Amino acid sequence: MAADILANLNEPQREAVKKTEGPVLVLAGAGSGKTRTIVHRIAYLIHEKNIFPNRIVAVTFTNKAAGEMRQRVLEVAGDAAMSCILKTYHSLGLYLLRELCGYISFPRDFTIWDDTDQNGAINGVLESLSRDKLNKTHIKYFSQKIGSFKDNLISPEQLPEKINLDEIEFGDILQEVYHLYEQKKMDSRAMDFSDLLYQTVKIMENFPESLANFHRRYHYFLVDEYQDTNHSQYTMINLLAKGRNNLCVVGDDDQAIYTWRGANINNILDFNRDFPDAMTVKLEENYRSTQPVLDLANDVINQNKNRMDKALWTQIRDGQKPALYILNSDIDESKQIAAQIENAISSGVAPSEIAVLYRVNSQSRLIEEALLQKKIKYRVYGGVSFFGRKEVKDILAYLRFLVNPFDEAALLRLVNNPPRGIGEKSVERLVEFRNEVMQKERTLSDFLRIFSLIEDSGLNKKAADGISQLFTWMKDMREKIMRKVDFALLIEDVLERSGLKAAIEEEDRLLGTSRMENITELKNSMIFFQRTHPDAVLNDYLQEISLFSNTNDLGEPDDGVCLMTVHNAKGLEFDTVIIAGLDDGIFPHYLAAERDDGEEERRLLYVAITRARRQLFFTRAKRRMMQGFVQTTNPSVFISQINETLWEKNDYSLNQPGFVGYSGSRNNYGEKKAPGSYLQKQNEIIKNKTKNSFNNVIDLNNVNSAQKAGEFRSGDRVRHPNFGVGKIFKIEGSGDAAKVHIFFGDNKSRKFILKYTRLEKA
DNA sequence: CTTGAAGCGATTTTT
DNA sequence: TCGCTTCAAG
Repeated sequence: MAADILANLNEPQREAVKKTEGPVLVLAGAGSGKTRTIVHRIAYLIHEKNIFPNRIVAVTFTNKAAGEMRQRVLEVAGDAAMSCILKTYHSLGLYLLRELCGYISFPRDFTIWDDTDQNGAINGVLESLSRDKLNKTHIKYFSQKIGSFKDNLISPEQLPEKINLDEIEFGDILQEVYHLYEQKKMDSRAMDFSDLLYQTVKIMENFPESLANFHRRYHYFLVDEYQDTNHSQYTMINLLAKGRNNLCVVGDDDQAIYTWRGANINNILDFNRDFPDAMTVKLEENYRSTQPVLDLANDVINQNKNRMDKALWTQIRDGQKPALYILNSDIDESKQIAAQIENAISSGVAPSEIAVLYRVNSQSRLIEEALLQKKIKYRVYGGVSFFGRKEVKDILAYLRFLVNPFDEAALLRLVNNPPRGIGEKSVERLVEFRNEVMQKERTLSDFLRIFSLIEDSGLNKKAADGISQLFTWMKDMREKIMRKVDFALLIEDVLERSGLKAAIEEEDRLLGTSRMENITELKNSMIFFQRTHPDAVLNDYLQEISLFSNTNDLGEPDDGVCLMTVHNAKGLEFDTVIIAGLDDGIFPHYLAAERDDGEEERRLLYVAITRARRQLFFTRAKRRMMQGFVQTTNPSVFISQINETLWEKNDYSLNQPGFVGYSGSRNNYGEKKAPGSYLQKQNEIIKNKTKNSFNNVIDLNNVNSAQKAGEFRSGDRVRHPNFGVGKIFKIEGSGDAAKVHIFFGDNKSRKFILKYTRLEKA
């Protein structure tokens, strides 16, 4: 067995596999067999070193990568590998956290809040501070900040010492909002996404015996995509692995594409500092792509200054030259893509070996249409996910509430959905009443009495009736689900009694939607789950799917063309890859310019290119629908930066001088300037960049860099000729084009273009 | 107070 | 296109 395991590896790969004890850093270029190395290392540990599979923990970044790895581990190591712990960071966090809950007397069957739930809760907090009706931007602002604090393991109490609050927007209330949000979440018996790492780390730190326990249990750790770990992920893995120091991390600094989410590339650059006795292995031979594909990839990535030196090479010398197709419109572009796919398929490429990669999810729509027209099977990954659909979330809110009646987010979602006469005011009162009860009734059974106390709540008759009716059957049903229950019957029952069924059917009939089909799909997914997990209770299902909130994947086979964002494609490979939308503003994306020095978008392109084994195509559209308008686009800067000899350019826009496709009411061709040119933004930013030093402060995605526009900066109090005195909340862009968001006394924020606004300091 | 209709505006990347 | 906010009517 051992011979087999080592046989198909090259020298550095074999080294990385055989050095099972102590820390190992594998710097692996794209396509250099990094997953292969991890998989074989696991097999080697099991079969050669006789390690119990359940002592081995392997961590990946995405669900898709985890699934793929599990499959390959089973292929190489056999069924013995079944009991390996093979998870994403978040599912590992959840797995450990359920156990750790005992240390803080928190129920282990907590609810997991997604971003929407989190935003709702933060909104509630802001209202309770009577800063009511802050708009969406503000809620997003607070939730981003809180998320980034947690990603950096900063508790509400630590906030003032770690962050200079004077320099941040709303610094005066940030700590309070953070604290109240945490309170509300705990009261709801819920954890948010960040908690799956944050709480796990905090509890392991505060209760060393819990960590020692894990150290006894888990002996070998493998981490994929190490370049994309953020501080909390990094800390979690390091705490766990410090027990025996058997940590093998694999990554590629050229593929770091998550710094926007707090990933810290220094985690991989400083591995040798954290683990001084680490062995470093470099994998530089690429087994995936042909020379022409690799040449183009190298040409792109070599333009980045800030990178470790690497030289990828391949033995697959021959290959097709990559090609760029320039089209007149995004509609033509999608047709061209469909045609390329048709070609590839007829030349023998399997549809599942073809991928269309794009920068933003919204690009998928037209491509889908073109593929539908040609009757090409496809599958979209990510985007508006199945579990993100309104009707699915609606019904899930009921299920969540049945499991955990403390869950405020679920309550708010379901209470007047479908409409039952409980409007905004009644909800407000209900929540107040609920919080009062919660002060007194700490246990669940006491708390459930809220259902029968509604009459005393001061609600109007209609609302009180609605609520007591609702709660009567829910209380009933809750008793049912405490016992073992058939998921299919349960969801049927909830649909019926909630009135959701009637409401959804009515909507389908009137608007021609097919929401009911999605409900049926949800039901199928629950049935499938119960069949595969016979002992599972409802909350096991709910927790599981909350980590899959970004999938459309409900277990169907992967047999169509893959459509996904470049981010989603990381770690995957395909025979034929088409990269769509090489237009300025799309790729690189105009909103990335504010944060990115230009290199992350380029790394993103590099990741996209290196997904391809044999065929690589790019497309660009001279006009495309953006933000509701058809707009003229400039070529992506990447096009001019790529050496001409490395690809073929086919300008099909010249053959068809007319603008095909757009007709009817939307006719302002080219009238509107493209919303964002990446280049333009970059230049402005470079010009206006103020020098900040971050010596003693953690850089939380630049929380501390107060933005300036002319003489104004965010945080300033200003007087507007029409609206009076307000505070600058946010500044977008700079120079004359800068847009200033000002927050006025009437609790509304308004946006102005600085150039056209007569502002003075107040 | 609640609801439904009409108008509006805004759209990165993900666990 | 779609989801959200705003507005007027019941």
